[in-house]
Amino acid sequence: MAMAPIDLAVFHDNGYIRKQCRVTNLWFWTADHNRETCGDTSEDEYTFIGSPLISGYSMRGKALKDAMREAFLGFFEDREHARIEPYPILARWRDDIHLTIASIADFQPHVTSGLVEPPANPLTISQPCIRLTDVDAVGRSGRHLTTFEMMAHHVFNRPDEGRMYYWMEECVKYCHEMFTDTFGIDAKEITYVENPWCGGGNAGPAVEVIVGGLELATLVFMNLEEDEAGDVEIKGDRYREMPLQIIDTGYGLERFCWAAAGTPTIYEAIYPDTVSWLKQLSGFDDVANQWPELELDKILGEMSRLNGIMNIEAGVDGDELRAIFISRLAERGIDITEQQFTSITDPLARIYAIPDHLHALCNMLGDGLVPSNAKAGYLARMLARRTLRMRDELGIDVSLAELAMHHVEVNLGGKIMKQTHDGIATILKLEEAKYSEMLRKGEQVIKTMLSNVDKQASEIADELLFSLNDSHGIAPEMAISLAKQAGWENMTLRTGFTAELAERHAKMAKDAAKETSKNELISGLDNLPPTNPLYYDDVYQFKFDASVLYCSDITGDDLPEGVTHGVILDRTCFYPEGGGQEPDFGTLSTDSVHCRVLDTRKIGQHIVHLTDGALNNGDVVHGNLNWNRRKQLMDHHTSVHIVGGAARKILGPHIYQAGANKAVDSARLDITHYNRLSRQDLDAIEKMANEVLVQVPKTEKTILNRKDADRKHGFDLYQGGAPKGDTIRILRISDHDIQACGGTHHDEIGQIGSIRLVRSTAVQDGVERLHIVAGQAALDYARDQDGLLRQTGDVFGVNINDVPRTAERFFNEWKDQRKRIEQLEAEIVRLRTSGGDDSSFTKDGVRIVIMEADGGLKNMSKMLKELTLDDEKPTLAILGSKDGGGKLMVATTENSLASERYNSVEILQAIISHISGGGGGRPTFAQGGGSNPDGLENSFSAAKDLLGL
RNA sequence: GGGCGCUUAGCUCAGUUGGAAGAGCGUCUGGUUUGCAACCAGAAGGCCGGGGGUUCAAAUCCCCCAGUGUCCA
Repeated sequence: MAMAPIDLAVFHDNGYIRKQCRVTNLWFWTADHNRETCGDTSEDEYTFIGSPLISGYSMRGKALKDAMREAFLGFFEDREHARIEPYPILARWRDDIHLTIASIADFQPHVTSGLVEPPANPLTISQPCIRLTDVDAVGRSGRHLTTFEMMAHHVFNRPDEGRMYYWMEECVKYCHEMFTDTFGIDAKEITYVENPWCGGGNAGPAVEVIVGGLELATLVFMNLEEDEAGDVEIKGDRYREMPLQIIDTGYGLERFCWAAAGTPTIYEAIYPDTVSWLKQLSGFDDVANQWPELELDKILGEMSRLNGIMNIEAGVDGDELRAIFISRLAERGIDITEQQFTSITDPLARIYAIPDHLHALCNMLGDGLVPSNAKAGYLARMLARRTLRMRDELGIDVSLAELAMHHVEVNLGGKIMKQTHDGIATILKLEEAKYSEMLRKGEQVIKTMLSNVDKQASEIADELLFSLNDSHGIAPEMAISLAKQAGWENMTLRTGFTAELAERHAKMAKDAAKETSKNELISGLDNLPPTNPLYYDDVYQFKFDASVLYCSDITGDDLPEGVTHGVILDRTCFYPEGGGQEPDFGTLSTDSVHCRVLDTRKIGQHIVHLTDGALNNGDVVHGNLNWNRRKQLMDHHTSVHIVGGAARKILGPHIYQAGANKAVDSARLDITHYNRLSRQDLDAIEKMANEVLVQVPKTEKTILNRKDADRKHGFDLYQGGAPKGDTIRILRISDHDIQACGGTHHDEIGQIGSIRLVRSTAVQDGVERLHIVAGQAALDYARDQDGLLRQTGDVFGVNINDVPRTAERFFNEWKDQRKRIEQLEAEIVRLRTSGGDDSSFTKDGVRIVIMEADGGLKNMSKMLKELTLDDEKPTLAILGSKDGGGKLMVATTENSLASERYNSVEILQAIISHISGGGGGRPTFAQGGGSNPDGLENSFSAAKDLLGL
């Protein structure tokens, strides 16, 4: 069964009829009975450019967005939808995406799966989103944005529980009423296109709402989930109905604004101030005024209409596109030369893209993101670098930080989420410095790469351009421009290269997308009741009695030495590995059996004890934790929370946990920060952490459901990662740190004793790893350090206070003496080579030295230098050594009688056989070695014979 | 998470086919000048990131590790 046609009373009541699109073959509803296309095709031009579809909104920019948003939210509030505050732009409640890409992303995965109740039902929201997939088209297409607000009304129906709020009929009715009544759009301009939606394992009927050729909204009715035995087929996959039926709508706020403004591009509607500021800074008007005969607004308007139907895709070749544009513009009576077209559209595309990129960047940084060379932080760096590149291409001399501060004031009304204005400015200054450094290095790399390429060359080899881009961050266009600056003036970029680069990246990404499935240690536990974790009731309990529910022998690669069985009990004090906290060890015993627990893991709702022996189902066992281990793990885990809180207070609101590990010896906490930490930073954090130990007597542990936890504490709660269930355990250390955490923590943090920050290391750019020791581990650490110092003092024979000074003195003396030894060695060489013994001969004006030396090739080459570098004394030198199997070196004084007459390589090869070796080199300098040092004398004799001595 | 690159003098970087460790800047000494990053002559300064391997011979080729950068997810 395919999806049924969407046939609603609201269509009939408003005079709509159902037709099939001549171009796309999709079915659509229209009030214009002569219409043959659905509205979103290559034949449907925008109708609102220069004549707004929505009237009554004369403001622009932020004011326009605010008014439009308010109109939308107000409409749905009046119709019993609860208004929900937007979620952060960084999707920290999810581990599958970095950024919030749609309003429904706020409620995935647990609300949409039915596990967690939505914050309200039905609800309305305007959710800022970032999508970077079309980043290349931003500025060029007239309508693409990386950052936008998705306005929405969402409904989560549960028909099987009798909770059915509304479905298609009411949804489309609300939508139509809003468009026609609230915004006064002529019904004939609106088409509803049936186009089923599917994605991420779900699907359902959907309607695209096209107004004036522009898709303003999508209404999705998600009521299907993927199932091989399902009875509905969409795009090749089978689906079945699901208990939760969701209305997922998306209305593009910026597109509403554009339709109300009727400006040539969407950017002028939402970022008018920045656009005109950048035009002024870049001197754009001077460019445009060169050709007074060109009507700029008309050209831009026509281009936008063309863009709307031409569907620019990433990687499309620029030259080809330009040719199409120029010919299509000519058809519309606009004559423009290639040069005019380029000089106008290139800078404009950048002027348009910059505010968009700044908007995304400010939102991301505002949410506390730190730029990095990996993961989510890279997305911010990419946007920052694109912005800087476009700024430089426009020749604008304003720092990125200033551009961002201007943007925050003008387009965000001075409001950002978490980060301070100073914080953003600091981060962006660092980003700009790193960008400049990259450019400087890139310039150097290009010069080296091209060093043996002719200055008249016109193309850089493809492989070099790929390498410049992928390894050095220099985009092809930039590489060309840098090459020109460096003296290769004829360089041009081969047509189509950028598209090939994108294609190559796409292929690489595809090849890399291979998933590895891991097999579970134990499966088929569904019928077993979940284990009752006693460690949450009392973290200090270390003895308990329990019944064995399951025991089986297990095998695997990652099991600790000695593990033979997996045991599941009805309840346990053993904490399984999780949240970076290592598992508990201990014993399980009955009257007759005694097993060691060597590891503890969680599989679903069950805690599995990995033991070195078998227990019987139904046995009552006595469990005993290794308490020292548990205490130390708790010391470390609670300390990690305390240190994280201290770091946030001292370094700023962008400090976020990027990973953590709590072992017995030490703990690690990875935090996001834009700079390397100094010892002073670490000392300050350490000091505050220890003050907290004294000041906060007790921690608070609470359990909240997901909905309440989000509302009460916000998303900073999920430092440890995306929460998995509806129930959230919260650890609160006064107002110092509040986090969702499933680990075991002290009730009284004073029991930890002390916390030391040992050092920090860089995990990646923007992520700093803090090495922490606490409790007994802190004492052990201090003792070890003392020991090292004492041992060092003993070696020097001095008091430990004198160790640094003494070490410095010894080091300097060692260096001086090493230098002295070298000088003496050189002196010995000079003495040995100054002649006078029977190793030196003279033949026809050339001195010939044949001599045995000590040491290896290094020492011998020094002697050879002494012998052959003096132009006054043309010399042939043959040195041999019995070192390491025998070595031979032959050299002549360059550009002299000696080098004319003798070939070092030939001599070497004639005599090397006596030490059973081989070698080579240049005619004036040859070296070789062998495996028979005793043959050295024979080599020398052979040399004398050869030379006729 | 995956691909690619880099690590050589205090700093910025060259180093071709594996065969004698280089330049510029800076430092020091001397001269010349005292007018801005001035000029001339000379010198010092190197475990070529660490560890294995191949080879008679490794900065150079191979493997592992560390640090760092970059592109893509």
